[in-house]
Amino acid sequence: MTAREDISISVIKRLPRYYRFLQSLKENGIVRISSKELAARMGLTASQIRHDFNCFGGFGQQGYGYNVPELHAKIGEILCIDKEIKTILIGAGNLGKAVTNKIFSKNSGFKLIGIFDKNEAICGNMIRGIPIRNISYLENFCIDNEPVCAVTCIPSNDMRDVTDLLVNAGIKCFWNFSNFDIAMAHPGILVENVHLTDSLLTLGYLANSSLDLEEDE
Amino acid sequence: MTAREDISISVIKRLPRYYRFLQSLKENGIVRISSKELAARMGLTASQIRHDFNCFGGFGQQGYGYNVPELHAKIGEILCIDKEIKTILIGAGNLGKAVTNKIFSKNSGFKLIGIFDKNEAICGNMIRGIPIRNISYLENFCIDNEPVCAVTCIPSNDMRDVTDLLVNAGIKCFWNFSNFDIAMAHPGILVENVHLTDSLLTLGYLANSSLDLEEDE
DNA sequence: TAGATTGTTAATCGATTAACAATC
DNA sequence: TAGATTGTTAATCGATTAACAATC
Repeated sequence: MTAREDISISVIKRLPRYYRFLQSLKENGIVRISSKELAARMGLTASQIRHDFNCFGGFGQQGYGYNVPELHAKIGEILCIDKEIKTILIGAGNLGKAVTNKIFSKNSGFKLIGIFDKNEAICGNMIRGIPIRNISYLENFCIDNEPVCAVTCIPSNDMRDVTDLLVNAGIKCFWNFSNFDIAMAHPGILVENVHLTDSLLTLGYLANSSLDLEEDE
Repeated sequence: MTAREDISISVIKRLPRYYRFLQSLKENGIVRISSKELAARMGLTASQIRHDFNCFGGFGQQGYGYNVPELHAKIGEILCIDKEIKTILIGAGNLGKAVTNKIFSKNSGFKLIGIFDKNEAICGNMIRGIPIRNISYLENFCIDNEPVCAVTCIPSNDMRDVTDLLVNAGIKCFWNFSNFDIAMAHPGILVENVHLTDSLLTLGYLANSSLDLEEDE
């Protein structure tokens, strides 16, 4: 496996989508695809697709194209979907529960081993076989079970204390659904943010722009 | 208001984060900030901040910097946070419920007017004062109420029929949580995607890369 | 072999950063 | 006025696209 750090983040962010598309092609029994054909289906350029795939080595065959099941498997391998990174969830509200399903889905690359919430009323409840524990057990749980990744679905106000504790307890990466800026507070820690509010505001801006435009015409 | 279509999407995607930061500065009673100071707090360059703000006009004052409450208000205005785009939610599972809270939050720019689900067992239940309706009422509801935006929190398999119906019924934009490619199926319709699975897979890739690296050292 | 399509380098495009004159 | 900081243009950097030789 060659050095990965020189692959640009924009390429990496496209990998999951390639993976999904190839999966659906595979499920439809399509065995062979050219970059041109795939580009048309995905709304990309053939050039970009070839460029992207080549970051990881020559998966194709001149004059033929790409073998779908093979390429699908390779990208899955690159994404490490078979790994089971030990993961804990902080916050078992609606969002936490929704996110649990994503972590549990086959080949996510992660394995949920613990769920925590500060609301005593729901502690003891089971989500997919895992009990919700009171947040006060979080530190000891980490010492005993050494989770690597934390998924944070709690209000931003609670985030500073929780992330301090988690980083101290050895957590290496976060899937962060709060607006608290973990990367700023803990340089060197890997963070993937999902900012739902930002996404909605962006849509609002674009919607109002395009609706204004329509009226003008 | 000048033409908006020439502002790059990367600038637009940064606006909500600016808005959030300025809000917290404002709440902390900070009245004045320079691009340099804001850059340090946000992990950006001062140059980029000035460049970004200038897309929308001169908000600052030479020798002084930016007035926080004023800038906050301007960006809110640009984002149209006071608009109430009529919005419906399709799919009232955990994700749908979580997302409802985001739409309801003050100044989201959207107003939720209807919730639909195909699961008859939960129809009639209220979420924040709005009843869950059976999906079979969707078409008539759209005719009567003319929603502009749809939030889709349903499985990809159900998406084709639902989006066909919605686009037909006059929906202009989507906040899409499924993996169905609305933009590909309905060219010209505005779509903001939130691909949770893709986000998790990206984190998995990056986590495995950086963990490998650590072992090597 | 001829046709098709990749792998890969070079050209283009766009976004970020640097620099500095304008000015508060 | 002098110091500070913006607004704005030019330079740099990186990502996307185009082109084509290699080759199946």
